[in-house]
Amino acid sequence: MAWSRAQFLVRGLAFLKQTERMTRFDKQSSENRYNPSELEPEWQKRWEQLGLNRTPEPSAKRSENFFALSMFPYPSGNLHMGHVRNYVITDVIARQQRLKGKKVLHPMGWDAFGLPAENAANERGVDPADWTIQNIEQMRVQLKKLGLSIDWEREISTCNPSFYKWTQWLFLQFFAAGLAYQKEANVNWDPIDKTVLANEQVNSEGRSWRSGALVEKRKLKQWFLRITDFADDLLTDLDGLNGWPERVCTMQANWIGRSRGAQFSFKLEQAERDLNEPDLNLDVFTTRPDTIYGVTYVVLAPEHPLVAKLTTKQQQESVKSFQEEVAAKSELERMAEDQDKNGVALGGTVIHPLTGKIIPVWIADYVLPDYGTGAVMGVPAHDKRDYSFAKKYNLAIQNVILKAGNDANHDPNQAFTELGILENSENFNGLEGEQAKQAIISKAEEEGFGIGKTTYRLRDWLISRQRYWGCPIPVVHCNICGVVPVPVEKLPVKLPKRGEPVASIPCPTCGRDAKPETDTMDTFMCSSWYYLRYTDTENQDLPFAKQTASKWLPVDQYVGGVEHAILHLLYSRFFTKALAKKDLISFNEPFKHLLTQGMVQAITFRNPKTEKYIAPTEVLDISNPLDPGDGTLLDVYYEKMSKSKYNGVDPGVVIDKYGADTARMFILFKAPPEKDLEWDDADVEGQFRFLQRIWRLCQSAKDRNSRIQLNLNNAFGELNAKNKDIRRAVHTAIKAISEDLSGEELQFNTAISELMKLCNTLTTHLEEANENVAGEAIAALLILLAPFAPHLADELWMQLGGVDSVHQQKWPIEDEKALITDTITIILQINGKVRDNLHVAPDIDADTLKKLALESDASKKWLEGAEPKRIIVVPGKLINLVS
RNA sequence: GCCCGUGUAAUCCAACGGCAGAGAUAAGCGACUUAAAAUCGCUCCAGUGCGGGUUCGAAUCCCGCCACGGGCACCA
Repeated sequence: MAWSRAQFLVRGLAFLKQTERMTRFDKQSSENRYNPSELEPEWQKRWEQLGLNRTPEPSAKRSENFFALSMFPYPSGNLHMGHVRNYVITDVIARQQRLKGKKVLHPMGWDAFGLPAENAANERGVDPADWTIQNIEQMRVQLKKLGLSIDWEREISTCNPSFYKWTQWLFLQFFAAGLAYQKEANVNWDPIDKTVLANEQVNSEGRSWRSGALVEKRKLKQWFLRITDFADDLLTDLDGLNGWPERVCTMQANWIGRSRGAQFSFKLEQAERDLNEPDLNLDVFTTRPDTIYGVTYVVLAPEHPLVAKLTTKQQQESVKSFQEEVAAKSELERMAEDQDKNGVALGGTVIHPLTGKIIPVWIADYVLPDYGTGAVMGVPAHDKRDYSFAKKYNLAIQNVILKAGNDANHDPNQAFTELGILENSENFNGLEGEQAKQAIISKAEEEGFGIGKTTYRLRDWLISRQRYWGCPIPVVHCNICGVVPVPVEKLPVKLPKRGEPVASIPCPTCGRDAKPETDTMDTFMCSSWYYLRYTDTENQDLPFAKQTASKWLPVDQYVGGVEHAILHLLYSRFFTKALAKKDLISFNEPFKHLLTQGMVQAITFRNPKTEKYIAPTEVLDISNPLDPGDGTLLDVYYEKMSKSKYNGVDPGVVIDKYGADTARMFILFKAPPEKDLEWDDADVEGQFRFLQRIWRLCQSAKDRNSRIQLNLNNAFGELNAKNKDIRRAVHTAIKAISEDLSGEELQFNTAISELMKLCNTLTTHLEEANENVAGEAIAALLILLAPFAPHLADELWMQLGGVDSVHQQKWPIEDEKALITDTITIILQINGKVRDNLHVAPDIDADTLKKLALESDASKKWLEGAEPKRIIVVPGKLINLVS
């Protein structure tokens, strides 16, 4: 779709002219023109006065309450389109649930701690607290312009001591339960943001999710939460999350990364240990216990603690230099795909637990220190990595698995990695696959050299951050007592003013001066439980009361970006499970239904030579986009809105121009919510035009000779065909929209298209409707519209004399009788091809239909006199004659 | 390499296994107008990424590919 520059200008001018005229006109008669900029603020004020968005007392029956939640924003100070999409989706759901009679909790808050605020504040030389509070003020104003039905009395901010007191309280609960602990570990260090990061916050390229910096490994003592205790629950409970998109569940499952297998112990040969020492074991983890007879060597990570013990004198030099070489490599280099595998023999040996053979021990860069046991049994015949390693260093290769169901053995020039039948495995020969694995694990358990074991890729969650602007970790370091938690009654441990020296405080145990912890918590700690606080924001004694929380939670509908598939959504699930275990809550999954909305994208132009983005306003002809500088033909993409790509659209500008209702309608209509959405100014205008059509329709309804009553319960009596048609259109729309909003898939786009259809029908035919039918039709239209375009719907509701606010009405229920037609159309197929339509009574029986079909001209023509062998009748739909 | 998603008109998107089109955008034509805008009406445009299969009937289900997007990945 290509616009010339001229077209852009013409459109822009046309719009200007129109708005000018509109404003002038509206001063005389605001009733006859749709003027959102005038009417929207008025309605927002009125709803506030009426308290329509306040959270009602929850019902004792959980099913009568509805918790609609958007992922709360980080207060950057600027609302962007992604926010708009997120909150509008949740708002439609909240508004519709209210109309359906539910008690709705629809709150908003601020994920206010974190690096960006601190960085931004540092750049500007202001206090992060001031900066953040100012941003919140600004964004609240912007958000309110969207007409969201948010209960602002429950607003929370994670940087407020009244909130973070409870984050600290929860930390202490975790600490008391042994779920929070300190350990020295190799952690991810972000050199740009100068802090450590959790594994989840480093992408697969080894970069920080926020700063984009390549992370470094550093050995540091840090705070962790024992999320791995819940690894299995977190994985298996994914099966019960039917309201979640499958891909999010898959991503979490991948991340948790469960592997079932076995751990085997290889005894160190006596030569490698002091004879006075007890036996030393080298433990390996494998998912293929069935290949144990194929072990021809064992490999350790270079960092493995037994390396020194297993290194012989002759090998000391080369081992040491290899270790240094590996240590010098970045994580990324070491992990790079298809990397040549390098290693060094230690000289030491271990004993195969089953065959008693002497097995050489190596170290190699392809073995990771922190997965499994940091040691691998080398089975080159049946593992690709082991194979290439064995080939490179001339290690023995022992086949122990035969391809099942086939005499021919596998290609000897590569590892055979599938399950198969065991050979060269003593008593286990002939066993197959899983059975063989089990048999060998049993044997190991009997003889005590091994055990069936499951390992996870998931690591404990590193929560300390070496940053100022975060929730203080409520512990002190005492020279005598060590790490001491701050007692609950001393909470909150307040964040000192920026730049203030950290004063020592008395140790809770011994009373001597102690140093408060200066690291702060990962902001994901705050977001892991904020949704609980919304249910009980005034509680002074607890973060939330169990009873109160259980009236609203788990969240009925959660909406947010898919970028949190692993981060926030996994942490929150972990928190929920940990809190449930402590009996602080009565459920073990936080979010029943999850909608991950797609990105808001807009057109971008990039010069393929310079790789620079060109602003769309600089491009003269979009059908032939050229760089105004060097005339190069530009690449055209749709990409996420961003400043650096010059493709951002400011929601404020759109609202000023067209109103919030148009912005809402456009965003909901343009694409299904979970798909990416391409911003298009022309489509925005299209939505504006649609709202104007509704406006005009209602103006003409108002001007009718016979006064209509907005009422869903009008009495109708016997109606003529026209009136029946109108009622059918109305109730078809009610049914379709109700379904679009209630299924597992929320389909706002098709719901809006139903509204358009209804509007079109009523525009043409409302004149012909009697006043009761017209009253029902308009009432239904406005109530159906209310969740989407709340201001316009309420304005028209009022203009037409509706009772109360449109948002206080009942969601309509379709009248099945109104949907019935006098005749229905049956598709007549001959041999699967559509040949005719039959117009018949809706309750026609199959035999009559068959008779009708056989008598039709079409069947005579296409069957050519042949008797059909088969007749398929789909009631109410079609009949297929097969010859 | 493994896993998930998507692929329909110029564009964005619809179609419980049953007439490929609900809705919109763009384009074109017409009506209204002195004219333009707005408005209203009409028209144009795909056989559903490719190849097989199941079925009376496939965009939809199955198998094998391709393209794009995403997740995991030397994870033992």
